[in-house]
Formats: sequence, structure tokens, C-alpha cells
Amino acid sequence: VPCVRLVIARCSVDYVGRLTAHLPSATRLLLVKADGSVSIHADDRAYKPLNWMSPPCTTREDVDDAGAGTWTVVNKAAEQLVITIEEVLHDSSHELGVDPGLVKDGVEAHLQHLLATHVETFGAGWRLVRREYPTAIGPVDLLCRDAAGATVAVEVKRRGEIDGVEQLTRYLELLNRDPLLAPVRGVFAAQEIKAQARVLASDRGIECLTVDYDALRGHDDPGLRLF
Amino acid sequence: VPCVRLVIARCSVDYVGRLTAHLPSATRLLLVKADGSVSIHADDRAYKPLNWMSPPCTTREDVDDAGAGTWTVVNKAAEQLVITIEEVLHDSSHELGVDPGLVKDGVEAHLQHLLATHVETFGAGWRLVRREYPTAIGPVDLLCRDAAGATVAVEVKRRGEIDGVEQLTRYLELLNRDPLLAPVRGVFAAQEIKAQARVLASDRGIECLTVDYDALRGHDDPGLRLF
DNA sequence: TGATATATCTCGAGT
DNA sequence: ACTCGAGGTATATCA
Repeated sequence: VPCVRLVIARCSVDYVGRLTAHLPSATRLLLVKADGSVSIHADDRAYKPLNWMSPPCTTREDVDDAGAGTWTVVNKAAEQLVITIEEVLHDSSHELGVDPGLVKDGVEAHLQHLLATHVETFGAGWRLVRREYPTAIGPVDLLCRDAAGATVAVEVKRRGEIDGVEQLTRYLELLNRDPLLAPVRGVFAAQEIKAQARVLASDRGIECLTVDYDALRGHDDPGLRLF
Repeated sequence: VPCVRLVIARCSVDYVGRLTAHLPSATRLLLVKADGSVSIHADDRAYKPLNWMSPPCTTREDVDDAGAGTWTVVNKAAEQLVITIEEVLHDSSHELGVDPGLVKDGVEAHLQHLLATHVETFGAGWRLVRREYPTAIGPVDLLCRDAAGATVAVEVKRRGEIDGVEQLTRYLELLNRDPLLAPVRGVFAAQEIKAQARVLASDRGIECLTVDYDALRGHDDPGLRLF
């Protein structure tokens, strides 16, 4: 029966794989999931375990009657997690069943979709040429024409950072080699744009636009919303 | 007493914060840590909770005697995680104590340090001008002079990808505006360099160098090693 | 399989 | 408090 196993134990841990890491002896939570994955938690930080092995992986347990001994967890790439258990304080297993999964709203794809259906956000008279306009180095988020008919490549990000400006720069360089499109200018659109990204964009003649996601969504047909 | 709390419960979850997310009812593991953080796990994926709230945050529990009701977790940014508990199947708390923490070896900082003390890796007669050489757009990992006295900016990465080449390119552009330094060429040093990064580097006249971390560490005083 | 882009990215160091 | 960079990033998509 697939189930989650919770072990509280005094243990030390050694990981040898993409790096080498060591955890001195202390009491920790060992979390073993149905897929065989193992993670080792201290009682701080919600998200990240101190150490872990992602699935697919297999565990060999060499322990005595009290649960003391070693767990050796290995994956296909021969990364190894060795847990030396000195004392087991708790050990329980619980059947959870299959999870129906998470429903999300407000990620970049939604922002891009909203902007595609509201190109007037960029300026009066703008029209969308194509969403995910394909190029040799990947798709441009939005290819538009402004009121004057000039081509504009739009890069959409939830949070605008320097990488996004670099990405748009590469697209612009490529698009401007196409005589049917050139000259192409760039617009960097995000809910929030970091100062450094703004500086780099301006240095490269790229226009920045901060977008109000909630306002944009508000204009949308409520029937199309996820919630 | 600070401790970790493990709850197995049938619950649904709503998160409203950086995005909006919803988890339909199912049996899950709720992990509450000493710092107040809460994470919700299904029994797949070692690492990632389905939903979570990072510390610092506070939880208000409105539950009946059987534990059914709602947990409302909020943080300072007014992000909100609402857990609606229908049935509690397990609830236990365990004292862990303070964790001594993780000791790592093999990260970028070590590689940079090793290269700084072994600039001859780049070529005979090289000398280090400065580690973390400051510029307006961030520090250059290593600034060196080669045997001929020419200035070289070195970008060190554990894994060399396209971003690293972009980063070095920005530095070179800036450094070459300084008449005291120019002309400055670039070296991209990493334990492993992706083909795509190699192509971009070569296109920009940047030299690539793959570094053998273990061999480099082997030349070092064994007493200085972490393990 | 490899490359690319996203992420409630997390986390830590430095300013 | 904020910014910036590294990460065993993880994860999804697409070639």
C-alpha cells in the first residue's frame, strides 16, 4: 500500500553526489514518500529539507530491532545519501491516496494571455500579430504592430529581472535580421520590474511597462476566470 | 517547547498571495515547524510541498474537539493560507532541538577560491590582480593578468551555462571602457560547460576552460580541505 | 535525451 | 529592509 512514513530519529547524514555534504548528529524528521523519495527536515524552514533524495531512488535499510543502523538511498546517477540512525523516537506510516493536485491562477501564462486579449494596454491602435511567435531561438511571447504599423516584440514576465531583458535582446537581434519585420523594437512587460533590469532595458532602447494583473483580469469576462 | 507537529488530515486548502491556488479535499500531511511555518505534503515528490507558508508567519486555529475546522496562516505581506480540515487521522508533536546545520563542499565559492590560489591553471606566468573585482554592475569573480601583462576577466561557475556567458559579456563591455584596463579579454571557467554556452562564448571571443575540481583540490594542502 | 523558461522558486550574504 | 546571486535549484514543455 503506497503511504507516507514519518520517522523522528537522532541521526547523522552524508550526501555524495552533485556536491558533498555532511549533517552532524541531531534529532530530525525523516520523511519517506510513496515514490521512494526521502527528505530530512529540521524544525525550521517550511519548504526545503536539510538534505534529500528525489525519486526515482531506492533505499536499503540495514537496521537492528530498535531501528538503529543505516539507510542507504541511491538514485540512477549514483548519487548517494547515507543516513546513520542512532535512535528512533517515532515511526509511523499513513496512507494518503492519490492527490487531486493544485489549481493555480496568476502565473506568467495567464498574464501573457490577458495581455494578448488586451493589446490596447500597450497603446491605442495596437494589434496582435501572434502569441508565441516562433523564432530559431525560441518563441517571442507577443509579436505586435503599433498604431503606426511598426513591429514590436513583447516579452512578458511576472517579475521583470535582468535575464528577461537579455532574452528579449536576443529575440530583437534575430528579428531585426528579417527584412520583412525590421525594424523591430522591444517592450518588456511585467507586474514588477527590478531597477537593474530597467537600467539595462533603457540602455538597449527597450521600453518597460508595469502591468496591473488584477485590473487587467477585472476587465476580462468573469466567466473565463479560474475562480 | 519548540517542536515539529505532524498532522495527517483530510483537508482542502486555499492560498491567496503571490498567486491564487486551491487544493481540493484529500488526505495529506500537514507539517508545522517550530518557527511557525506550515507545509502541506502529498505522498509524492520528495522536496516540494503542495502548498506552504514560509516563516515568519502566524497560525490561527479554529477547530472543534475532533480537530476539524480551519487553520488560517498569514505572513507579514498578508499572504494567506487557509486549511479547511474535515477529519484528523493523526496528530503528534516531537521536540527536535536546534540543528547543527549542513556542511557543504564543492560549491562555486570553493572553486573560485581554489582557482584564485592556483591562477597557473589558466596559464604559465598568470597572476591574480583581485578576487571579486568590483564594478558598477557587480563583482568580477577573478581579475588577472596573463604572462604578457594583458588584463583578463574570469567568470567562475560550477556549471557553465548561457547566463554565465551573458554575465561575463556585460563585465567585459564595462571593463573595456576603462582605459587603464582595456583591452580586457574573458575566460569562462567551470567544471562543466554546456555546448550552447561554449558556442556563445566562442562567438564573443571568450575562452572556455573546464576545470577539474578534484585535481585542483588535490594540489591543495590536505589540511585545508573540509573533509 | 537535451535545451529552455518558469517558480508562491528558496536561501543566504551583503549593503 | 532590500538586492543580488547561487542552487544537489525543481519542474514543465518542447525539440
